[in-house]
Amino acid sequence: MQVQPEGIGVRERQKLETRRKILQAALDLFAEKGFEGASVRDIAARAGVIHGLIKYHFESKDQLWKAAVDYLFERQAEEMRAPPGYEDLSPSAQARDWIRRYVHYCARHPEHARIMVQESIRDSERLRWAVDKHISPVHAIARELGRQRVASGVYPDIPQHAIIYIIAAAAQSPFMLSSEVALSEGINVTDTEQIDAYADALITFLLDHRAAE
Amino acid sequence: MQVQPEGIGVRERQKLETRRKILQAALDLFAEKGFEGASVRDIAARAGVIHGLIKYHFESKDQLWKAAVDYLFERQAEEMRAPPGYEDLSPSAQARDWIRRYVHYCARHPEHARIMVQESIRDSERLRWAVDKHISPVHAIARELGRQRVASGVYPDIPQHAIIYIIAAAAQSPFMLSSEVALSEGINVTDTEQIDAYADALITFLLDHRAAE
DNA sequence: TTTTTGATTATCCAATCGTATTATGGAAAT
DNA sequence: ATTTCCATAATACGATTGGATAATCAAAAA
Repeated sequence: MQVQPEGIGVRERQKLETRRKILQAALDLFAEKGFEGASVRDIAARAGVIHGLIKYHFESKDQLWKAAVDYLFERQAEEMRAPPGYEDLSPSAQARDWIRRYVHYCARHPEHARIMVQESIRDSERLRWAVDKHISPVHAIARELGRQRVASGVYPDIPQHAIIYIIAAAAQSPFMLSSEVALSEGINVTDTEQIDAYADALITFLLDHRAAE
Repeated sequence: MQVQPEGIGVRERQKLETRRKILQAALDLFAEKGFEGASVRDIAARAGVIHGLIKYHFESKDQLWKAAVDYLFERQAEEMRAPPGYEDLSPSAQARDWIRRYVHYCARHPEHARIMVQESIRDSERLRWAVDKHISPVHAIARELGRQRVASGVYPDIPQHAIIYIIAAAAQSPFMLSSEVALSEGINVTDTEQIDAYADALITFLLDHRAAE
C-alpha cells in the first residue's frame, strides 16, 4: 500500500499525455484546413495515435473541436492578463500597451484567428456555442475597456462593435494570412522585428495619426 | 442559310446560362464552406444541374474554383473603378471616398473576403495561383495609391503592406463575419444604415482621430 | 497472485467524396 | 431529310470520410 509519488498513476499520466497530443494536433489541423477539411485520421496521424482513440477521448469530431477552442480561449485569457503596473499607466499608455500585447499574441498564436475566422464565416451550431461560451464574454470585457478609452479620448466616439472589429481584424490579419503576406509581399511576419514594426504601425495609424487637410 | 438574330444559337445561350448558374452556386458554397467543405454535388444541386456537368464545363473542382475567383476579381475591378470627378477631389477626400466605396463593396459581396481568406489561411497551389494572377497586381496598385497618400499626409508614414492589411482587414471584417456579429452583437450588418455607419466609424478612427494625451 | 479495469489497437461499416465513362436526345450542319 | 455534334443525363468507381465495435494487454485493485 504505497503512497503514489505524484498522486497520479502511470496510466492516468499517459492518458493525459495522449489527450494533450491529440488536442495539439487538432489545433494545428483545424487551423490549417478548417473543420471539414481536417479529418480525424489526419489529426490522429499527426498526434501519433490510432484514429479510434479520438472517439474514445473526445466522443466526436465536434466535441474535439470544442475542446480545442476551450483551450484556445483559456490560454488567451492567461496570456492577455494585464501585466504588473498596467493600472498605473495613463489611458493612452494602457491602450498602446494593450494593442502591442495583442499584436504579439496574434503573432504567437495565429491558429486562434485561423480557427475562429473559418468557423465564424459559416453559421454553424459550433459558432453559436463559441459565441455563447467565449466570444460574448470577451466582447463584454472589450466593450467595457473601450468605453473607458472613449471617455478619456484615446479611442474615438464610434460604436463599440466598430472599435472591437477594427482593432481585432487589423491586429490579426497579417499573421492569420502569413502565407499570403509571404507570397505577395515577400515578408516573413514571424520575425520579431516585423511583429514589433507592425504593432508600431498599427498604433501610429489608430492613435497618433490624423489626416492632413 | 438564315443569319442568326443575336449571332448566338439557342444551344450556346443555354450552355452559357448553365456555366453562369454553376459559377454563382460555386461562389456561394465556396464562401460558405471553403474549398474542401463545398462538394461538387452540393454546388451542382444549388445550380439545379446534374453534378457531372461540372466536370464537363470546368474539367475539375480546382478549375471551377479558379474560374469563380477570376469572376470575383473581374467584378471587383469593375465595381471599384474610380467614379467620375474622383481625380478632382483633394487627396483627403479621395481617401475618404475610396474607403467608403470599399466598405460598401465588402458589404455587397462578403463572399469575396470569405473565399480568399479561407484560401489564404492555408498555403495551397490555389493560393499561389491567386497571388500571382490577382492579389499581387491589386497590391501593386494599392501600394502606388498608398504612396501618394503618405506623401500628402493623408496616411501615416508606415510600411505600405501595413497600410494595405490594416485597411483591408478592417473594412472586410464585420461583413465577412456577419453571422458572428449578428450572434454576439445583435447587429444586422446588411442594413444600409449600418454599412454607412461602419464606413463613417472606420474613416473617423483612421483619418480624423488622434488619441488624447 | 488473481481479478478487474480501461486505454489502446485493429477492423468494419455506410455515406460521401471527386472523377470517369457511357448513353441520349435535340439543335446545328449538310 | 439526313447526318453530325455536343450539352446533358445517368451510372459506376475507388478512395476517404466519421463513427461503431470487438479484441488485446498491461496497470491497478483485490
